[in-house]
Amino acid sequence: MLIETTMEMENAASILKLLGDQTRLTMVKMLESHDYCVCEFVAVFHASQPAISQHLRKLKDAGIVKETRKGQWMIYALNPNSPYFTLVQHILQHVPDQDYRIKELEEQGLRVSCD
Amino acid sequence: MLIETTMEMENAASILKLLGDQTRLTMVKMLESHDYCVCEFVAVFHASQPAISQHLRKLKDAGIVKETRKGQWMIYALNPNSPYFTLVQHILQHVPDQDYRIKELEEQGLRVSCD
DNA sequence: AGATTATATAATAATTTACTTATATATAAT
DNA sequence: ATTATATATAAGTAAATTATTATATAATCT
Repeated sequence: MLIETTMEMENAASILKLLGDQTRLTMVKMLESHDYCVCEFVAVFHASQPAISQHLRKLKDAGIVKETRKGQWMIYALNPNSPYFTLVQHILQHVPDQDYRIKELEEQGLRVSCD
Repeated sequence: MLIETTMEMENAASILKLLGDQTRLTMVKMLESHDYCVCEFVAVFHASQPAISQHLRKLKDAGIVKETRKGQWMIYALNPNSPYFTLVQHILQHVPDQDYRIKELEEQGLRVSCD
């Protein structure tokens, strides 16, 4: 309900709000290392598939991630062409590494062969 | 309702969520230049005093800002001792300068003499 | 073609958020 | 002391958010 702020400020705030969610922030941090399909996120977060899909949709709508179909799978990746890419990168510097999650998946044999 | 994230991740996400609000993000950007009292924020944002107070409370609870009483006024400042200070600084680099707001206040004679 | 797998979307419910209005507290001024 | 000013807090409400369940779509496999 706020009027007295610039357009750019609005955009910056909306990016921060998007990343101000544990699930989405973790996803984006994971995508810093490499790409993932939806079902891998579902396995990592023990979350429902629609919940994951909806988070990815928001990230995609904001242009932070991009999607590519690969057979049955949708592969998500960071979008380096986003005007907020460097902001995202700076933020991720302060976020704990999530590579252990993938190792867990692989050890449990839950890593799908979508790549 | 998410389990599978680290504690640090939770903290990082909550800081981003806090800054993911136009009013609070603008406040914090303003505080990068210098300190302000509550009534100046009220004048800048054309918002109600309780609304401003509540935003400042959240920033204070998160340790991002600190307050000092100066007579009748409460002066708010960035807290350089916050463990998230450098994160906040990095984020603010991507946020448009807000110094024009103060100039507006001064020109309109609305700048209170709380400092 | 029919069944299976991966994903998206729609509708809905629960929770959270950010206001509002009303009131309390604390300092300053008369 | 009383009044005024600055700020905080409490209670209530409307809007936004995030999950769930059910269903649709799209590619693959038999």
